[in-house]
Amino acid sequence: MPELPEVETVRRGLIQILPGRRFVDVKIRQNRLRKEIPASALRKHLPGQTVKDIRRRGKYLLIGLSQGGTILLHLGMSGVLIIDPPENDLYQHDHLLFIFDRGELRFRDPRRFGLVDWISDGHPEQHPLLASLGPEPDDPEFNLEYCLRRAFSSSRPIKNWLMDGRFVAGVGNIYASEALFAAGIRPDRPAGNLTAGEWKRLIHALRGVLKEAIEQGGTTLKDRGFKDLLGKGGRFQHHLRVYGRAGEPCTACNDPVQKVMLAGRSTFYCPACQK
DNA sequence: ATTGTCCCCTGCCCGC
DNA sequence: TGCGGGCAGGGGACAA
Repeated sequence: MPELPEVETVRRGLIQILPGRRFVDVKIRQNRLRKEIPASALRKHLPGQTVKDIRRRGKYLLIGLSQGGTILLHLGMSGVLIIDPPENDLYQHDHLLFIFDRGELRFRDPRRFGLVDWISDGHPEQHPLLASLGPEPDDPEFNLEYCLRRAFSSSRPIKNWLMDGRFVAGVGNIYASEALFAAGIRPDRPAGNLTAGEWKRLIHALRGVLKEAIEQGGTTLKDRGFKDLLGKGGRFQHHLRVYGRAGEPCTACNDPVQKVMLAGRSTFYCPACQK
């Protein structure tokens, strides 16, 4: 569900609320997510600590603690964080509850593709799940030279390349389609065949799409889709140009938007506008 | 080394 | 109304 803009939306919410709060308890109702929640480590290290900072790396959230250690969170497909929910509002898929001296942060994830981990040392970037992540899309390191080098001679469709976190972090199914539309590049083009000019357009388009999506608070496709900390949906679904719009007229040329499957994922594009 | 397939899990929507 | 199949915004393990 959540890609970079949605996770960033959550991060910006957390940074307004969590710093200074003190953990007093951790309640785990279901510890089998993508990876088992390290219950004993969280119970051992969290109580008494306060939240120092909240960072994002790709689709991962990192909650840094005052006396060392970091909570690593990934929302998977269906995960949401909820701040200070009403006490009588506990749901079946509320798996993890961080209890603070005032209030509570809750992790809800029906599909359990999410992940919670504990990083004890001061180098969270070396965590196995983060170490192989590519640069952030807005990192200067993610530039023309980098893309040409990492995609050299690759026959993978460019959309699959964009969604591979080892090349660039945080791009998922929605924003890959949207960025390729904005760049005018067909999603099934082999990544190794893009020209320098096309890469420049793509890098620029990706950054632009992500920036606008963050400004709009992310994408909420359905009522049950992404929600921020306070349970509010995003607004970028009203700005989507191709995603989910199969058969509808292209906003640029009126030709019908096409849907194809790439690597098992729905992919949307305009055959007239994207070459 | 790169690339595709399968799988984890629940819920919803569609067609029969 | 019930049921099976397919699909859902992620990503890791594995095999070819």
